[in-house]
Amino acid sequence: MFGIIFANLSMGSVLSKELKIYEMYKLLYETYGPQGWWPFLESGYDKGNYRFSKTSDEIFEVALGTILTQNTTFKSVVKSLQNLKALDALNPASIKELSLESLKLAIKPSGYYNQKAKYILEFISFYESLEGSVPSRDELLSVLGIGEESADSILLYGYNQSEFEIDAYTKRVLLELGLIDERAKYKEMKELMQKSLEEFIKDEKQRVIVFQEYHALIVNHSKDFYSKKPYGVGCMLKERFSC
DNA sequence: TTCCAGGCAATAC
DNA sequence: GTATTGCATGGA
Repeated sequence: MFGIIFANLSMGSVLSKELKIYEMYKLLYETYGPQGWWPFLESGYDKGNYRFSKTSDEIFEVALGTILTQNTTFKSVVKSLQNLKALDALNPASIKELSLESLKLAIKPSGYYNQKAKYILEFISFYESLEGSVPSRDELLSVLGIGEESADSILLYGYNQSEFEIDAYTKRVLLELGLIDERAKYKEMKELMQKSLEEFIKDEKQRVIVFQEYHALIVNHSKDFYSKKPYGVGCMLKERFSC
């Protein structure tokens, strides 16, 4: 059985797109291990130990981190989250009590602090209106500052919904491997990832875990191989699975 | 100095 | 609906 798989791996072009995407995940996971992204600060997230019940504040932290992370390095986001934690303001009510200037100062390391402060306050208002219920994707998208990727990030990591998150790195990888063309939109890439993984992973919870890890693994891998042009130089995925 | 980072909204065709 | 631009700090 392994022999067959390895024989196929050495000939990326004979694998279906769907199988490639599944095999890519396995290789990334074997290489880098579990990433365990969220929640980050609170409750000391235990990598590889998946909890499907998050507290309201943990879900909020995911959303907060998601907004802060937009077009910024995660390292900068950690600083901002730590600043907020030092103000004891990692929850909606406490953030609302901060002055606007204090909020901006706390999140300044993450950049775009004027916009993001506004986005955070908009999200808090929305989040409180939910009263604990799970928002739909469209409801999330209606919030200022929440686009497609952020909506999926909040649903996937905050609410453990099976929504795959696509980011700029994912597109670069898929493009470099010939799995999509340049014009591919978010929806098309998302469906490709989801449908491919649905073929091989039938268990819903397992799939959520894989979606969470897969996106994180792509980001982790891409920091090394898809940040500077030309993209994909030395990328093991490209070597094994490229068309 | 220049380039890039775990995007998004507003605006212009 | 597609393309362009502003948003901003911090690190390589």
